[in-house]
Amino acid sequence: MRVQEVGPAIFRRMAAIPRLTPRKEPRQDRSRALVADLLEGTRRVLVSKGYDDTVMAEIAEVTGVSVGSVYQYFPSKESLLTALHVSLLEGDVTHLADNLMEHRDTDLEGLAAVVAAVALESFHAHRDVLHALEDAAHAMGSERKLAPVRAQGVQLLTGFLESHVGYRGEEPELTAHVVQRLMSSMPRVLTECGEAELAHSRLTALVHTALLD
Amino acid sequence: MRVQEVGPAIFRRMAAIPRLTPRKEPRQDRSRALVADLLEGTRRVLVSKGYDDTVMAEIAEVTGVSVGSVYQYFPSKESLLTALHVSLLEGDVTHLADNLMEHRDTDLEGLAAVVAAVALESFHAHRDVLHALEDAAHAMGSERKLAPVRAQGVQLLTGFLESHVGYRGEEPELTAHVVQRLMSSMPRVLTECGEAELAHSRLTALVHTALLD
Amino acid sequence: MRVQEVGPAIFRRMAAIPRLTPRKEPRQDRSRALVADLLEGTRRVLVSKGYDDTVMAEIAEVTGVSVGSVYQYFPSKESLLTALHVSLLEGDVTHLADNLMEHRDTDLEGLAAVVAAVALESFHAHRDVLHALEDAAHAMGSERKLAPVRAQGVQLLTGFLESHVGYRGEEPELTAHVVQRLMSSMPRVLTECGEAELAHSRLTALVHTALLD
Amino acid sequence: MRVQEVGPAIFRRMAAIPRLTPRKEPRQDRSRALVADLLEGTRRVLVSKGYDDTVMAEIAEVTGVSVGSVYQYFPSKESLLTALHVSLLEGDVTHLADNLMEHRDTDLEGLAAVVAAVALESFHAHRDVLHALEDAAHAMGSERKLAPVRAQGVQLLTGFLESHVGYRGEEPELTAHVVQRLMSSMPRVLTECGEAELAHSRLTALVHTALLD
DNA sequence: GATGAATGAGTGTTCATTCAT
DNA sequence: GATGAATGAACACTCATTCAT
Repeated sequence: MRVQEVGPAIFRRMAAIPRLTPRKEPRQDRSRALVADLLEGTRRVLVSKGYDDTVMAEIAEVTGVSVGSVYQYFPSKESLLTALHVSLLEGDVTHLADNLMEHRDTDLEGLAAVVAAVALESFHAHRDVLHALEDAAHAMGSERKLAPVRAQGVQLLTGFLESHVGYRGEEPELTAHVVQRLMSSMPRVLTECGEAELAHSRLTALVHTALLD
Repeated sequence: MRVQEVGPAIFRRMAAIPRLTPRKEPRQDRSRALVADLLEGTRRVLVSKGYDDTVMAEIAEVTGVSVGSVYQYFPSKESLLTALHVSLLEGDVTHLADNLMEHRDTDLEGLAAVVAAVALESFHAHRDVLHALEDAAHAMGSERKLAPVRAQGVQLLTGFLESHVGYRGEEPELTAHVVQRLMSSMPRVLTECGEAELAHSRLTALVHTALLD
Repeated sequence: MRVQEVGPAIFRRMAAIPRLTPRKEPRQDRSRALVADLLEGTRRVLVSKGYDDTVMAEIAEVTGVSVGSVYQYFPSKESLLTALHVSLLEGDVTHLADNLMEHRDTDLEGLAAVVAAVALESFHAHRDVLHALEDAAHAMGSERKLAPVRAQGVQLLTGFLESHVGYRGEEPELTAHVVQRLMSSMPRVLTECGEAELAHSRLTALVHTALLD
Repeated sequence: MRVQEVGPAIFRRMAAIPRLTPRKEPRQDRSRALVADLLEGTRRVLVSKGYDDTVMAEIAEVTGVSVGSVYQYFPSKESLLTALHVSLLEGDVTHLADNLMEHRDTDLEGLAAVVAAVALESFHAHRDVLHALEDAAHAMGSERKLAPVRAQGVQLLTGFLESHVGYRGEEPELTAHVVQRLMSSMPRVLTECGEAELAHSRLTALVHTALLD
């Protein structure tokens, strides 16, 4: 699956968040495309080599440009990796937002099912990259850049819960955090050790439990 | 908290699993101590510097030995990092085993509470190291070495569930995996975003849900 | 102070010397101006950043043109730097020539005073650039291009001395070299460590001594 | 001529000055030798390639060690270049000091002759290196490290003049600066354009003039 | 056994120069 | 003619690993 185009739908729906600032604002189509190609190239290298062996030269090579060009768009390796990470997380948040909107009238249990489904989809879309990217993020201490996107996801959920008729909890934000965490960490075990059906039902149960608090 | 002595109690209780093979079997006390010191030194460096900046020379220095000596006991950086990782995981498994034994007659809900407590304790004991070590593990692709220890934890839980009167599930192994995952990934969010009390009750709820399947 | 227009007055007075050959003979006014702008831009960058950090891209930027355009007029970084250097030295030689002409009838001591004054003026006009340019010249081994201009200055002085009634020396060329060197190297110390008055009188004394041999 | 051993005689005579701090104090003979070899290797590369093309890898190669070893003794390229520079300047200052001591009772003119001789000797000993090193120094902005050594030379001369019976000037420090400058900048022209005899007599004349003020 | 100096392949990054538009 | 995106060789510096002492 291709890395999503930069500048996702969610922007129209939520307050702006601080963006990664690539060296040069990709205004022309050419640039836009190259930035996207670069993210995609990065993804491929990351998946095939793992964080430690992800090397700028190879990213350039698989993307079909020169190292110099990479640095024209991203001032550092870190910024490139982080941009990819942000892009993926944003995609996931958008995906979640879309689905929540669509099921805004479902009861808590239905909601849990939706959330579980979204989580499993996101997981399948990114299985390997995100793993590698998380290493990268810690290793480079670039969490700071990711925090906003994560926070955005939490806000989304928090807001949703607060306005949801079925939700009776007193700490919607904590709940949002917990749900986010369930979404990001359970899919792997569930799909690696069980069938798809099972995975969904079990994850749903966990999310439901979380929503009840 | 100090890294535990190598060769934990759980060995006496469960089948042996393939060990990391340090270059030299530490038979003499001197060696045993040095290996332990090295793991402790590694832990400190890892915590203070993060994976990317963890350097053999510094590990040697804080441990008070020469680089050469490090390589006498661990054939590579990876093996050293992995040994520490294994050691910590083993400690956690042991801890879990001890507690399960002690509460072998509790009902499922009580069990969930115990499991949650153990998870939170383990988390507090290792907060920072494990984070860094997980990066390291991915970055170096050394999951292979860790799998056995993780499997051991799963086996422990699986066996326990199978013989537990309250457990009605049909897939004890999947459940064990899920519980293990809950134990390792939920404590961080829960303690960072809520108070200790809350963290325990919420984690208990999740584990309980997992055990019901 | 602005870099002087290319093609100084001295040309009318002395035999032509081999010139730097910019890729394109600047015939149209537009080009002439651009070349001058480029030299001025180079000067500014050189002064503010120093040789090592003087980068073609920045020169282009501060001049308000594209890198490509720079290369239209100067085939290489070296040629640009050298052109500036030559331009400054030519300016100095012209300045000296003008002043010598004007005081062609002064005695040796008066002459020394004139020379000292010219040297101090030149120094004040170029303090920082010339320093940086000299680094550049060595670092790039482009002395060859500068030699002619320097030689021109020496010739000027030599000729002047030969026809001067007060000069009794036997090696006018060596004297010319020495004087040139005094002019280029003494002002800095003299002005940095003493007052203007003092600087002039001391430099005059040295030049006078040189002229006596 | 070989680069001088580190730790010159002048230390015994003058107050300590801030030294370059190589990463590791060369205590053992092996280290001492290597540091010296490195300086010598640097000198050779610098002379044969010029500043811009002086590359760590080549310095290592001609010295017969690995790049890593270079960095064991000098934390950066700059520090290496500066160490060489300081070493040479110190040598020159020492040389001057020795000669002044020896001729402490000579009259001003004799003194000028001694100073001129020392300057010419130093020049012959270092002709090419120092040129390259001066570029380097500017380009890297490491004048700060050199200032002390230069200051030391000035102090030496200043003190000498103040206690010299023949000296009648009122600004011994300015004079010292001027003399130092004459020593460093005149030899090149004088020897390139005239014979040795002549060079010495002319330089003597200039220095004498300087001493009279 | 222990040491730590030596190694050198490997990395991120820069920048003079070119050339398609 | 002008532009500035693209190129890629080159470089300083790091660090896991070895091995002579």
